[in-house]
Amino acid sequence: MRQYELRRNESAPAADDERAREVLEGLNEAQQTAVQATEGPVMIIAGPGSGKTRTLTHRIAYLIARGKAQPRDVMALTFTNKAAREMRQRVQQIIGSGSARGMWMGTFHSTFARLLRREGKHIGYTSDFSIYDTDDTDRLLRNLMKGLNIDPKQFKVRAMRSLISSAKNQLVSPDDYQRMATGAAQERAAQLYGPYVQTLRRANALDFDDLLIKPIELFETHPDILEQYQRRWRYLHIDEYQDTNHAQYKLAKLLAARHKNICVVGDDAQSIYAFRGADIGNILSFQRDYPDATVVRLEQNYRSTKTILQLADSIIKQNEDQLEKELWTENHEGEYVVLIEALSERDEAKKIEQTVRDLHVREGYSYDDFAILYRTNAQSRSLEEALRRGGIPYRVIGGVSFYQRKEIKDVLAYLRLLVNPSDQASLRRVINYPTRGIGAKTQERLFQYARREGLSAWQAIQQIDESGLSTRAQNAVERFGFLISSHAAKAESMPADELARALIKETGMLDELRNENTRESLGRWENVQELISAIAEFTAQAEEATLATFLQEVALLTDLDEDEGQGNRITLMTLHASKGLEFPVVFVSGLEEGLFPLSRAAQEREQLEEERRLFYVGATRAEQKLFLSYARSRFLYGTQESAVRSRFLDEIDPAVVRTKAGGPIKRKKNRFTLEEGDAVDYDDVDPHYYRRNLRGSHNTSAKRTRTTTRRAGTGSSSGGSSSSGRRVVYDEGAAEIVPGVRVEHDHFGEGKVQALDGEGEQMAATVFFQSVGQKKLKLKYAKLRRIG
DNA sequence: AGAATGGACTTTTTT
DNA sequence: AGTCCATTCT
Repeated sequence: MRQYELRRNESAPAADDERAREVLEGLNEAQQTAVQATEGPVMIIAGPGSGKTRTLTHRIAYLIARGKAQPRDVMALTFTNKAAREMRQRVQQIIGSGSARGMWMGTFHSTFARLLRREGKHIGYTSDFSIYDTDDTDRLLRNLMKGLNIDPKQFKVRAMRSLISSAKNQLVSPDDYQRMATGAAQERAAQLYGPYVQTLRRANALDFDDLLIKPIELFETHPDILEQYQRRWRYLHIDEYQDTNHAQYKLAKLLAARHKNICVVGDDAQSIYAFRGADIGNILSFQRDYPDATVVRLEQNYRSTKTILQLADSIIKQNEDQLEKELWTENHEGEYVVLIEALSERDEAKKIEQTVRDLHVREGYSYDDFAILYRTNAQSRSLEEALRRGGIPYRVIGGVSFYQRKEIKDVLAYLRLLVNPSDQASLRRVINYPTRGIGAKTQERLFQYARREGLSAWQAIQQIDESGLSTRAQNAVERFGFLISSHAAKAESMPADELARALIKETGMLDELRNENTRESLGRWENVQELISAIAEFTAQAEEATLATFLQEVALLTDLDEDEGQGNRITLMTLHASKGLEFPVVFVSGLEEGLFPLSRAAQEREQLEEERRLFYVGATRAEQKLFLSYARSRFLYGTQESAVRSRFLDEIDPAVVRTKAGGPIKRKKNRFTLEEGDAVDYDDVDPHYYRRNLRGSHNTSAKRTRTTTRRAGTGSSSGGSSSSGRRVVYDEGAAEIVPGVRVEHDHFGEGKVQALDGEGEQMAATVFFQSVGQKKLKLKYAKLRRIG
């Protein structure tokens, strides 16, 4: 491909019509329209697999080829680093490597972090600011809650965080929020919001929301800076526009206000992030904001078979809220979508594993052609077990990513403290790790002293001799202060990776990990080494190769962005993580009521519709084969729950689905009547049934005495009753668990019930197992089956 | 200060 | 069932 060179200072680069024609080649009519609409606002409504990234890429290439823009005039915002990376690569492929230089292409968060590195000083941030992830903010909030006497049992930290986060995204200030907060939870959040913001500010730290909000603040208070960027980015592109939240919407609007060359791409049917503030209204109201917008629909699908598309269409048709779209494809009819029915989640995993193996062996699919999708991360476990047993290589996306691991976060905290000594969260994290004699008491006194004197924690450490702490504590704190400051002093003269290595070495962390000498600790030791090489690599090739930049970028990485893990493996991930990806063979697992859709989401229409869109997203990841699966019972949240198959299975078009055996799937006329084989939860049946059988045993206090007394092996028939007035029945036909009976447990095998105590949910059995001896097990959790 | 034990609680999805 | 937290024990 010909190199397309541009001179930087040329204000009107030469047009290259031949090149522009090339860029349009191979695009369909709708895509060409979108690419050629170079002036004014453009909205591309794109179905799944319609080549929207391709269209966006070609549009950028076209702008440059036609001389409308230089690379540096172009900005493209995506939602994942991966998407940005791919787009950059493709642009380079088309217009020549190197010519994408100067183009701002990245996620919202990383892009505006970069902007704040440059301009943050105008609103009081140095470029060394720390970025706090949810882990950091949760710790911070927990501390604040302790100070304000908010009971973390009553008000969950994550709930507080998410309330504050949505207030921030809506651009509601702490004062305003205080005024508009209603209900106990919101009032607590309002109490926390102000101190939370102050703490971050004092720490020269930003959370994820700040990365979007602070630029807005900057632009609103400094119109000259806004104008500078408005002039610079004459062409603004936003991918996945349906997932923008209010702050992102506002940023886009501010930046596009001058030139109005804003091009957004989205699919309302794939909006699945409302829970984190994404506002589907942003795409629905684009035309109201920009009445002269060119609207293009990309309705041809290049990814999936006709059958898969038909199924997807039957899913999404159930939703009320949607823009009209008619998807079609020239692809083959393809095979039926297959429904896999399983008895338990283990069985489901096994059947999926067998299917994978079968397709691999018999039809020659390679392992990386497969993806298994699920609603919650917890579901990966049974799948992993089955795959491991079957010897199938896999990778899990969305578990604990490299940069989330404790040892890595510890090292990162040290480094953050080096570049940003005000970073209190990091200081708290490492001040006594590894232990160096600065215990909880000393820390408390230190922070108290700081507060009393109006010092930052770091300043307090510098002036520790006036703190009134014991000499021993003072010495320990002083040593810590010296450790940090002596390395900080070397930051200028030493390459970042060497600095990191030296610091880590001196902390003794590595020795501690090595001395522990377990498999895990050695693994952690290796992780730390790997982190150091990552720093070295970064400093060697990044544009802004400072340690601070490294730390900021690392905070915004997700493990979806990590290396594609060389090797041929199948991929396991949540439905959310699968967005934007495609695979020849896809499994959507766990299609059960309460799980998918989640029970909490099934209550409200809007949430249910989001779950349905999630199903739509999952189904449309598949190119050739799609499998849907559910289990009749599932071990979830600690208990074995019986499950009813998802309503989604009753909504889909049965004409394109077959069971594993090849038969048609049966739709239920009425999902609330039980059919043969449906598992029954006894609590859902006639509540009076048990009561009737319990006549005559209403003396509650007497019963309590009986049930709490150990009565090994008496075998009394009243042993299974509890003071709630209900007999507890745990399994169909297996009758009650009473002292004296023999039982079987999944892990411990056979045993004999010695005694029962507790009541209701708390009821526990003392069981003597042949294998492990005596155990006390809560009946609610341990699934005991009566045998013999 | 750190280990050990016992109890409560848990599970949406994520930049 | 596992994890995290708090309290108690050494």
